[in-house]
Amino acid sequence: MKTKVVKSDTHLRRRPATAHEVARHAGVSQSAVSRAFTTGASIGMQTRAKVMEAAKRLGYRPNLVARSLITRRSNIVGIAVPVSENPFYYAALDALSLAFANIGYRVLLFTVDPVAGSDPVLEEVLRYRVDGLVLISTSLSSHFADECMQLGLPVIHFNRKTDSRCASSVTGDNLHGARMIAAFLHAAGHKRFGFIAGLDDSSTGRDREAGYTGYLRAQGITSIERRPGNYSTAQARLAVRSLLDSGKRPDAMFCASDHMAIVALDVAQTEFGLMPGKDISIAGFDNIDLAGWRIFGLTTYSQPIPAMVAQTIRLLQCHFQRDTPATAHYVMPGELIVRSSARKPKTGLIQSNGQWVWRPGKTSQR
Amino acid sequence: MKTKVVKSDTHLRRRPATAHEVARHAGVSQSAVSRAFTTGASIGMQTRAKVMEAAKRLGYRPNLVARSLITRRSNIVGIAVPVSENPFYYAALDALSLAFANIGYRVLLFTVDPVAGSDPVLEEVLRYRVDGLVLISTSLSSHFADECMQLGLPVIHFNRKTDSRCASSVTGDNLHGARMIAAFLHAAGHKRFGFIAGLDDSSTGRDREAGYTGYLRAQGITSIERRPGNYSTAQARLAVRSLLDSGKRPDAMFCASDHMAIVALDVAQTEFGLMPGKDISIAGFDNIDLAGWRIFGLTTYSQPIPAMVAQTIRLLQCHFQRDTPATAHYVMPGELIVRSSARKPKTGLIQSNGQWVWRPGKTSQR
DNA sequence: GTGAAAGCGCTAACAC
DNA sequence: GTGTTAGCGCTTTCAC
Repeated sequence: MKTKVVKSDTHLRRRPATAHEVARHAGVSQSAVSRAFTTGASIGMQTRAKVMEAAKRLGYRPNLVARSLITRRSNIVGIAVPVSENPFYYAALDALSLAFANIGYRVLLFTVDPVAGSDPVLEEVLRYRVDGLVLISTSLSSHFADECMQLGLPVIHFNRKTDSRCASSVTGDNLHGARMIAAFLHAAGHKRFGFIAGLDDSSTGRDREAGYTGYLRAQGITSIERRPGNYSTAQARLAVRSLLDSGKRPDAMFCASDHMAIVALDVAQTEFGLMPGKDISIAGFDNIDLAGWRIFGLTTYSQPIPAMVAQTIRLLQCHFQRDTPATAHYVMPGELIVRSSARKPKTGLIQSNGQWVWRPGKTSQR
Repeated sequence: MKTKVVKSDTHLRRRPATAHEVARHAGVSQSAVSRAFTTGASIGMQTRAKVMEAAKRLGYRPNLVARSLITRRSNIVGIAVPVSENPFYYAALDALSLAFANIGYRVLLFTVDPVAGSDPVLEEVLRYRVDGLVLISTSLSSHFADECMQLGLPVIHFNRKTDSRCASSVTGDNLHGARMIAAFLHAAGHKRFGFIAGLDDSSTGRDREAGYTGYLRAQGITSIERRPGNYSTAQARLAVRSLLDSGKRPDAMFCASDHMAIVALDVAQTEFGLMPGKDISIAGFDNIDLAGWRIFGLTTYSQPIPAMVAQTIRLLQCHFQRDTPATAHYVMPGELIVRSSARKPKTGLIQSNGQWVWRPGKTSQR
């Protein structure tokens, strides 16, 4: 390891300038300084100018810590994201973070163990008096949910439902999406079905499983080879191998997330020499970016991240403005995106926004 | 969109309990409460017990905003991450965030436009009085760097060097790594070389290009087909297409990041029917998780994220403890990881930690 | 070991 | 419009 250390010039470390100092230099009162930096405060043009001039000279920056102590609003929201290789979480985090920046909020990030849930870290986060909490795919004990509600702190589950009436949720349509996937594979003529499960204690994983198996059961198909993938690369890999190695190798496989589905694609192709869409059908859920790459061409049910984010923001803003802590549960519809990884049914395929989607009601337009 | 709104029970919203309230309930002074929650403070067993009991009853949580106002330390570091689809940034963010959690720091996340740099958002972040700044692959104007140094605020560039003597940096060995890639491809007998560039104003991108072209030039190879990929999926895709479509299609191609390299793999295979490692050699830089998947099997030079993160943490802690704002520049060595996407030289391949790596000095052990 | 008092940097009444 | 005053919830001398 090459290193180069530079002894820094011993600039006299100035503490950040305070409003008081600015006031002195500008020859005004300290509250004038405060007003100059508050949009919509009543202050004269010239006073403001004097303040701004002095502020610039001193490199003054209002201390938001002090401000939030008195206003009781930090303009910070906490976002929990599970430690995981699943790109969906990062896409969500990115979109949320950008959206929050747009409405003037900062993000306090905390990574949580996906099986432990967010409780352990939450204790710490609450001490920072965040204005809201978004939990991406992580659970929260009802104890904490209650406490947050009592504190008037809005908490929103993103991509996970919650039984608690104290927290809101915004999710994709897991139940319907998984049913659609099942219907799609069934309509394509498949007979032997497999399933790579997510985490058992995640509502998302359970709903996707319930939708899939529920539909198939209604068609008289009850034996579904199931393996636990736990949303992890390594475990999904093992699960897929086990499925493909088993005596009753399925000819259609639904993975509870795109991330696990592309693992399946990798394993099926490179380890078993199977050609997806021909020798075997593989479908996922989420429609992450990678799913659209030609090398994967994953058929999947989409989660509309932009709409989900917009809804999340709306919910929080609503809470911030008036103070009514109403909780709501949103289920955002997606679309079955048809690509090459799964055999296609004869009917129902239509083109929409430059993509092939499946709408079983419609007639085929291929 | 299905919606379900639940009118919440109008629990009387209690403001969070304060130390004062706890003190009253416990029959002690407010400073006793403070001491009870300060590790290492001198306080009697029974006083502490009384405080803790009252605190639990009231659901008291020390207000860290108020604390940091007086201690002038927020225990929060700001982390800048570029808006990009590059998985490397997220891997870095994840590792950093976890490491900071371990030493008791929270992360204030801010997403920045990769070409604009972090300046625009920084102004805002500084108002939160973070204790340190880690900038992942983003630039910072020397103006801000100066200001941060003067404020005694340590800033560390992660995966980017900086000319400023006011900020530290931790990077992989871009120059050497890129030279290794060039040497590897050259040793494998390639004659026509291509390059997919990153961002022109990133030191990382420049070093990787300089290392690659520098080595080849020393071998008498001066004409290298270059296309700008800008670390973006879409642009890399166009760049790769243009390269493969051109009259002088290279038989070896180095992409300035793994992310662009797997785009290249996708395009080469699915659009041009080329088999990587046979019809064409493709190499990347970073060694992201996906690079190791068999479907990609990307030959690449690794960036040791754990070591880089450890170094970053060490640098910051050093700054936090004693107050010497020395800046340092660390270049962490990686390894040329040999997989299937590029033709292999006859010699120099050895196995290490379950992977094939290339060390041109050693004799082959294949 | 414990309490009283001062004050971190700011906002928000309140007078003028 | 502008200055004065009183805190926000906490840590930290300083006496005892």
